Amino acid sequence: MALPPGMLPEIEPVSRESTAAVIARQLRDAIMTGALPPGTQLGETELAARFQVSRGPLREAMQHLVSEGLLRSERHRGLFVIDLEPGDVYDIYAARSAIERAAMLRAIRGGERDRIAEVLERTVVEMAAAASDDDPSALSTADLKFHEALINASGSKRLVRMARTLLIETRMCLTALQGTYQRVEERVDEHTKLIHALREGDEETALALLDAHMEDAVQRLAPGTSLVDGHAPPVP
Amino acid sequence: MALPPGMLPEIEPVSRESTAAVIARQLRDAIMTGALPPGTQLGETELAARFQVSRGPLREAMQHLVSEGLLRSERHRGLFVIDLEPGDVYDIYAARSAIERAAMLRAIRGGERDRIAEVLERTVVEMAAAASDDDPSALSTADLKFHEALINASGSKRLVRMARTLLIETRMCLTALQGTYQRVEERVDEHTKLIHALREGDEETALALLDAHMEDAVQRLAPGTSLVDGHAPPVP
DNA sequence: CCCTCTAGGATTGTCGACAATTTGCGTCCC
DNA sequence: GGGACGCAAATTGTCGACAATCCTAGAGGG
Repeated sequence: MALPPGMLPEIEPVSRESTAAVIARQLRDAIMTGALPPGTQLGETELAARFQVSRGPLREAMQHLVSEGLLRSERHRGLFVIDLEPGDVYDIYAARSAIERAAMLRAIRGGERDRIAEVLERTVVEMAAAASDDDPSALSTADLKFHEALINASGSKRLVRMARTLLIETRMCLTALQGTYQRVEERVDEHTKLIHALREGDEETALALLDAHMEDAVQRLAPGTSLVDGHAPPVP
Repeated sequence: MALPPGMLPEIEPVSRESTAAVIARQLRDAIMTGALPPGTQLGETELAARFQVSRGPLREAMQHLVSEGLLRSERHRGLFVIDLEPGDVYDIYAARSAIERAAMLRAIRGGERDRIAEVLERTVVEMAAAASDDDPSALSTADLKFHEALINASGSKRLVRMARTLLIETRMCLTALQGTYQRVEERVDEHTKLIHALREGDEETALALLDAHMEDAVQRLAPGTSLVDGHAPPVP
């Protein structure tokens, strides 16, 4: 009775995702790419009409995004896309630094360095392709895919969960400040070096590269702040 | 017309919190303390009756808890309290280690070490009181308050957000495995040493103490696993 | 001319009922 | 007696309507 394994890979019910999850994902993408700029007010009624669903599932999706920190809810006022201040850029990268550092350590110590390195290299190929196409948006997407893959490779459910929002916020930063990019070759190269250090199992170098990677980004996106000397902007 | 500042501290609208938030907090506490043991199924209808609200706000609260990772939702089946496996204990402490390491660094480098140390010392006093009362539950609560305070002191919105769930899960671990405690004096002492290193601005010692603190807990709660050598249990 | 109060509109918060789906049990056939 | 089929109960998913609350614009008074 049992089918031979591998014949029908991933046969799943027609609609495995809940409606709220679908809506949440669409809104997430819209926020991430800048289609919904920071500060935008999202009316429940209007969105419900646009998605052709009732306000129930839509509210659920919104609540989800609020708890993720992508939307800010003001009681009886409405829901707004969060706007990132300079302090937030610092905060995002400080948090990312903490998460990815841990992920890198677990990736190195997990004993599957080669497999992980291969997965990461695939995303770097994507980055290079986007770079040669001169497509900044695709480049950023591939960049984040690298970091997402790194965190996934750590095998930690909780690191993955915590990083999801951070990466979306990072994408918002990159979208908002599009134009402060470094040279694309340099950007690709930094990731290549990270992979090399990981493959070699060189913890010290890998962590140092990761810190430098974050520090670079912070100084570019929020000039005047720094992760290493604790020169954080005052909390607004 | 303006009242002198400081006369009416924190005068807030009568109902500042949304109904869903109140419900979510109550459920969180119940899960945290073990009143709702892992694996328990939570029926929406039943809970709605217990809280005397409709299913709308209740569902919102549930969704919130699901996205926090405290509940697991099976479509058309129901909501269940997550149950922690040995691998989760490891995962929780690995994630906490990452978060609290970053928080400690920011606390040290933030330039308010004395003020922060004072706040932390207050929680250690609570711990000592609970210890002398021989109240394990209060001791755990105070213990977590210490770590919560440390993370709050970092001033990072995102570290605070990410840590919230982790600390609740930690409390679940402690509740589930009540009895594997170390000597209470030792437990209090470890925190005191942490404060000392923080006040002195000694990053290296502080981080080493923090790592040891986490490592101790992991080896006690999930024997056979270790944070430092990457000996993680296979993902279930 | 400015401040205050009031009425209107709009939005969110809440509720009860209906529909879709799953699970478990009983029945029927082999 | 064992297995498969079908039905029914229970649960979640979804919907539309009502109520509470808040912002805004306008009129009135000082």
